[in-house]
Amino acid sequence: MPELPEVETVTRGLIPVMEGRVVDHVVQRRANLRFPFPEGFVDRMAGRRINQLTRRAKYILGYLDDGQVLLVHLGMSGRMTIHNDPAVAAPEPGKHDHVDFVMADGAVVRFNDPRRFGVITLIDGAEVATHKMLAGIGPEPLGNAFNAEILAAGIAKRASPIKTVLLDQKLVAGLGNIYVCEALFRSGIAPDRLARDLKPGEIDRLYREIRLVLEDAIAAGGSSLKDYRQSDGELGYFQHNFRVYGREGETCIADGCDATIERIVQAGRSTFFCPTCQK
DNA sequence: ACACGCTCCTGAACGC
DNA sequence: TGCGTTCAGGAGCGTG
Repeated sequence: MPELPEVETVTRGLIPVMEGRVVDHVVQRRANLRFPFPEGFVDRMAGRRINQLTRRAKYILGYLDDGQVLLVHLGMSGRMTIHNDPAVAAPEPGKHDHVDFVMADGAVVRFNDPRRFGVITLIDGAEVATHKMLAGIGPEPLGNAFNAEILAAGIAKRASPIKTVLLDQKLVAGLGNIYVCEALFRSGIAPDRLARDLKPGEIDRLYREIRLVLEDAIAAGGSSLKDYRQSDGELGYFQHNFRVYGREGETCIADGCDATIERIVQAGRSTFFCPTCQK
């Protein structure tokens, strides 16, 4: 489940292969993912140089040399693999290998997405701030525009559980179900507390733990990146050790806490938490 | 402006 | 062994 740290890791892994390099051609194997591919996608990509590859929220943005911007969202199950060993041809495409970016130097970047919640599209460079998928997205949680005051203002009138509110990309960009659960555990805040009821000290703690959990995950992802200039590999999925996520029924890892991690459903999503550590 | 539920999709896990 | 059911979830969208 790619959230901000996974998308950041994928982007960093793609940079050596794609940034500053030319796309010879694109192989598109179906008409749509979550949405149809843009009109003329294959033709519009052919021969384009990717000047810059960056991440915004959970999107990967490739700024092309003709002013277009390639926008990629991995959705739930989207993956990128790199095949750039000159001695080894890329494997035969599988059922869910929907797009290949074949670079001018022969490297192949393959997009695979079984559930097809992903998005690949092209937008105009001038639209980056206003395109419907990017407009309204909140500040980057690791950037200077995000701080405890912004978080406090964003949740001050929200009458929903803090767990649900933190999933709102308009409040802060890039958090998903996993890191919201982790950030709340690290902050000692119960997930069903109404957002507007959090006290300033709790908001400050939450702000800091959001940053820390994401930074930890990015560090783990970065250390998992191999040297893909020489070997094939899949990007962005690395060994995590979550403190509460997916640990229903297991003992809380906090020192001196022997409570059992619980799972509840909020807004249709699983929430994992420690009933003792989170108040 | 905000809250909430529905929807897309398929593989994995589970129950009988 | 096999079949059916349930679950996972990002985010746009419609509705209240």
